[in-house]
Amino acid sequence: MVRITLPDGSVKEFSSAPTVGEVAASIGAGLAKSALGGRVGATGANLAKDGELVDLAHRIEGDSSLAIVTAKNRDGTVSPDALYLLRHSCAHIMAEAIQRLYPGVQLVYGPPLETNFYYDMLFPDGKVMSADDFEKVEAEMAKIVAENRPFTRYELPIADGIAKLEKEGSKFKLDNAQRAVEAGSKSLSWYATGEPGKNWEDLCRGPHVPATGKIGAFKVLSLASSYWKGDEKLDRLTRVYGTAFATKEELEQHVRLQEEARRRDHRTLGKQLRLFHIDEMVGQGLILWTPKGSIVRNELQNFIGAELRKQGYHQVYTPHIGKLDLYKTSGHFPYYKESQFPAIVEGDDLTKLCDSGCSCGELVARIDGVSAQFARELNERTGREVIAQDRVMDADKLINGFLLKPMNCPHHAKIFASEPHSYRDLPVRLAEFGTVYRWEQSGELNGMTRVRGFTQDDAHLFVREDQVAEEVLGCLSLVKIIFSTLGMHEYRVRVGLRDPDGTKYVGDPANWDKAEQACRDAAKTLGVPFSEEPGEAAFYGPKIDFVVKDVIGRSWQLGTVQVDYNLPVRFDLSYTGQDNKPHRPVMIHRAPFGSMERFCGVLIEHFAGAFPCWLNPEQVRVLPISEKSAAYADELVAALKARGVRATVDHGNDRVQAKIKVAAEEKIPYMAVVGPRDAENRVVSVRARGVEANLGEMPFDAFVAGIAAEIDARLLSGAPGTVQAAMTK
RNA sequence: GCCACCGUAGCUCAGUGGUAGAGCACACCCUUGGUAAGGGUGAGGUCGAGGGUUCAAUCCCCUUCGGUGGCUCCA
Repeated sequence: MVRITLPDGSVKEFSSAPTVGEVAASIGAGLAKSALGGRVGATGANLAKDGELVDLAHRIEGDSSLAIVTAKNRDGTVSPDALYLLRHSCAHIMAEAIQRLYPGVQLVYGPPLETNFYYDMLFPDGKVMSADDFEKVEAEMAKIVAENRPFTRYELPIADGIAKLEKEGSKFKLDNAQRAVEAGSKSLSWYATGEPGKNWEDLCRGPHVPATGKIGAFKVLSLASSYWKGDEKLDRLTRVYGTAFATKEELEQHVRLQEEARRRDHRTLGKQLRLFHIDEMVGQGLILWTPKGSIVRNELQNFIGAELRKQGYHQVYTPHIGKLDLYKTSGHFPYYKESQFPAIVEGDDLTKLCDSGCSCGELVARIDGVSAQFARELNERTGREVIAQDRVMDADKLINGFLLKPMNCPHHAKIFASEPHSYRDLPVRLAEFGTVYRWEQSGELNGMTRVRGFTQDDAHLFVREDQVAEEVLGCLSLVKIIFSTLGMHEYRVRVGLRDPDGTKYVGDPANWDKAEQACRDAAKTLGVPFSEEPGEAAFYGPKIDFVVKDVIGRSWQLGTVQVDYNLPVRFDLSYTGQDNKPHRPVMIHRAPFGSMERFCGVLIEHFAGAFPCWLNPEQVRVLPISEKSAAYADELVAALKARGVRATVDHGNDRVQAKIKVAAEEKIPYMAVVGPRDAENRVVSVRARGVEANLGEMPFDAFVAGIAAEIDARLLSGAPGTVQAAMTK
């Protein structure tokens, strides 16, 4: 007797172990037809969620819970499990189609993803696939779907399975199998698309939909390249992306959403709205902020600057370069050389060296090198060999130079060190919109979100051990103010902690415990879910990161708060304690936006270019009906400007309809249409962005005051208190 | 950095082995029009750059720069 518990709590009894499909059939013919798979779990388990996703043909050997997976859940929502099954199965179908069209193609790995799937494959020498072939592949796939062949699972003992794969000669599949064995698999499973031994098959853990005909809609999307196991020394593979849905409508909607996402892409909007420019001649990854983009950035800086003053920060400025010794002390040079612009070395030094026949290798060594005294002092101070002996050389051989700063902390540390501090003075909070330069790989550059020169809204807090928790909390509250003012709620928080058995960390373990707890506690105050990630801490301290997704689903780290026990030692920072003895401060690095560039890029997508009034480059556009109302329009703009509102008037020769269209395209939050009637009654006719209708008339002075108030309060568009809200009540 | 694809007017994009086109934007003229495009005229391009093949290259080939999508990488 096998007892199956269904999601509604009812129990079905079977005399012998039923398959998922048989259970479905026992419930109803309709369900049997639409069933794609099931989730099984032990009796009492939280059904559906915790169970294991299995084939329809899976036999349930003992008492168990079972949720039948169909394309749509009972509440009409699309089932992620169903999409997983569909996409995994479709990956097989695509692989079969491609192997038919391109004999000799070797398969590697083909998993389903959140919105699509891919299959990595190795094309034989000289053969390639191009986007032009997608139609051909789709046609071949359509045939396989039309044949409605069943996905048939069979298993082999490990030894037999490995022997089979060895005979077939695919090192990729053999490797997959070996890894499955290492991970604890007791046998190896194959899925034939049809009949084993007769039809196409693939080594696969499953599960799959019952038959190819269940794939309602699919599309081959794109090609990319990848490396086997992500290692560029191994085989270069072709990755073919596709997606599948239960119905054509869902696929079409997905395609529409993708198009919408592309329209929201900050690179597209940035060009359309003239927010920033990247110029070939200036360089890759170097952002030119246009007048409009600069307004957005400047407003953000003013906003955060005001918050910083409230929290007791001091504004500082530091130069864009520093001597190599500074970064040799901080440890950034030469260890992070790969991601730094090359050192700036004086021309005379280089000429002399070249004349003396100095090799490139030697040149590099002399730039990287330090004096014996430098090495001894730093190694003693840190208690570790942070400077290896092979970097030590005679002082007269060293070449000094400068580095474009990759971070601001060394400069700030030197400001702190420039005067003595009492324990009473701490915390010292130094803030700077500091521009840093990093040599990112060219393939990694992306609009404003990954660049080579960027400005961090950086600050370094020099605090006593007992102040770490409170200051971390203060940093987080700043982040919270920023995110809530901007209506950004879709972010993830990562708390990076020590690896439990790691030895690479500097600082006292007891202090680490306290700092980690401080980070956890602070993260809790944000009221959003956060993940603790052991091993993700920097070697110098725990950290809290904020991660958001862009419109095409890529994750970007924005703000960060990091506790640092390392730099204070390296720079020998100290303060005088109550005991009149020197004590080591702790540094907290924090950048709530992360970088102005990345943050603005993400913000453009967050608002789809429709910034709230306070941030928008242009806040009000006045549209005179005709030249007859030009003077009244000018008067309105002058009144708005007097209140600090960014307003312009469209004196163009167009009809008001055309002016509205242009202003709407520029995503200006408010339009004030003025004609003879308005002038006579001292009113303006108001339109708000995103609202089709004319909102009606508002007295001249009330409009000016209302807009100014909305801006001062930094309200989100349409929020209570805005002019728009007042007029749509 | 690696692989694939792409690069034509300010923007979005057509097109061709015989040195180029549209729409929008821009300028000028007509129009003075009450809520998402009035009409006309005109200006604007070494077809990313360099080299090669060819009688002839924007088009074919090579190199290079830049972009996009992935991979790898982000102290």
